[in-house]
Amino acid sequence: MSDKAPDKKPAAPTKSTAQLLGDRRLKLKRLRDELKQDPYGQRTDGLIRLNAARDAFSQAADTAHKAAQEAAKEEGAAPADPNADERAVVAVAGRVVQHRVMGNLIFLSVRDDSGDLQIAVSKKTVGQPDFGLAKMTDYGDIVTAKGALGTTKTGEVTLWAGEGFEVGEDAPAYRILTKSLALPPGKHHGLTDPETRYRKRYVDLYANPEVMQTMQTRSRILKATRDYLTDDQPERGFLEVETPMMQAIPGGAAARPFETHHNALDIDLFLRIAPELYLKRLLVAGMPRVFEINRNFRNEGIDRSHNPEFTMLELYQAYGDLYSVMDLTENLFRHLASTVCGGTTLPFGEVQVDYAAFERRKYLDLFNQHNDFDHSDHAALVAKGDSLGLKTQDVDHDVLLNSVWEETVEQHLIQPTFVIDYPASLCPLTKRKPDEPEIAERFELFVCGMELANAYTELNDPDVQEANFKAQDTGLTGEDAVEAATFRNIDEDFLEALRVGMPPAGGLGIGIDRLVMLLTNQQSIRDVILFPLMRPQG
RNA sequence: GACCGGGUAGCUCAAUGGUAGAGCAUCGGCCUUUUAAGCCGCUGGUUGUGGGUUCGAGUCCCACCCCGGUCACCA
Repeated sequence: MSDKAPDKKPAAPTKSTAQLLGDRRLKLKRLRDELKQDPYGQRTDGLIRLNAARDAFSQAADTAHKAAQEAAKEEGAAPADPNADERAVVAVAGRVVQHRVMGNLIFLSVRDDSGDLQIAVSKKTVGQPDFGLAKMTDYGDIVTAKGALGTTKTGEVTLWAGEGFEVGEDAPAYRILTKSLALPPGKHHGLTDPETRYRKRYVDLYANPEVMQTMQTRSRILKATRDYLTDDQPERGFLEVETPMMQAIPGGAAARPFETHHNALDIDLFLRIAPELYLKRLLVAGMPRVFEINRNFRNEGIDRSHNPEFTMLELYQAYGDLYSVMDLTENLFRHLASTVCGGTTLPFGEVQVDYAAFERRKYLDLFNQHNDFDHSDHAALVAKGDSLGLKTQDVDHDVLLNSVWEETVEQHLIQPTFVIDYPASLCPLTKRKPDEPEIAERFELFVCGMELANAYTELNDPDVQEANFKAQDTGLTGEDAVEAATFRNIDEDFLEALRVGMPPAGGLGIGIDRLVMLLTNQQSIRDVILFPLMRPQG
């Protein structure tokens, strides 16, 4: 007995969805059974990108072709000589994003990662089998077509399938290469819901070409950065390395790590919060200039400038210092803006960011500029902290100073600004200025109120480093200490490496995702990450 | 984690507490220069989930889920 009662409607998906999907399944079956076509086709050689096809279009050849067609029609004499057709013949492939059937002439717009191209399929030209394929094509299918590049009445560059070459078994005018069995977003409004866009990025990327462009720019930024750092200029020549992402002792930053476990060794491991301590080991080892571009993982909140996994460039330059990597940073930013994005002035939201010249401002000067009291006035500082709703009880002066600084100064740092001369107490792992021991050799780069880079003259005295580790480890109170104890351990092997001897060096970290946000004018970090972290759907 | 906003057809969106709608898409028909093609016709729903109030809930109340924004967290 069948359990199918005739009056029983299927559960989810809804009937309409099932019908729409059924239509596509039916076409899949027709392709196989009636048309003997593989709906998940084969390797196809000789394809060019759609923008290359557009570039291959010749207005002169199109004009001459149209004139010849007219002449042949009017004279009634000899038909146009096919050998006189100078139009370029190309083969392309792409996803169908428009499909307009005009009876015996079909227009399709296809899209690839380079852009869109219109394809015209005429029944008279390609004959019944291929025309039938074009007619049954659905929005979302991946198709290939070969033909001459011409125009339509309205002047749009169009590939006329089957024209300009001998159509045959091995040279079809039109094929469906991949049948899409999913329901596509609307061709007019496209896909706009942010949740669906992030979850179904494979649809977002073709439905919203500007997303594809952003991701392509991201790739170019990364390549240009690697090329820049590794080229043979005397001030560069860095070696790209990869250091462990799974670490027994997560270090190099203060952040809560993700925890995991290795079964065979039966040990707990942590996803790294920074590569710093390993890159410094490489300075000890004798690699004088190293960098790594890869993921860090921090078990923190998510907002427009934070994703739990993010890409960081960390770089170490032996025999350099804070100012060597500051120059490098400025030159790199300017290089990326001009070579990848076409200019040193780029928009970000409402503002134009000028990468031609970076400001260098002292931390305490900025504080005084944006507050109506001197940074040393503790009573005024506490009052200000209270008015901002900050924690002011049992807080060290400099810690409170930094909290107020972040609330009052950061938002004003729109144009690229290196902040220098941080109070040393805020940077326990940084070398101090030789002549001003209360000032740390550190800079942070701010652009559009965002922290883009952080750099130090690296501490290479193993005894000072060890003392600072221990001071930091016990300097916390209450809940912070309990929490910190779960992940802050002293990395003895790193201290041993420093005892072997690390050359004096400048170190730099650049948040690549935020850099890409700036250079591509995206306001959310999720819009520069292909697959941002999303909570699984229940 | 807190607060605010949102979740309705495949897509984009409507709907005083009173019969859940439109456009596009799909399907059928006509159409050889369209551009969101056009015209005619058919079709499409567990209104995020679960409770509650009510004669009656997409709408009001409660809880939960997911997304966005703001904040918190974030040497």
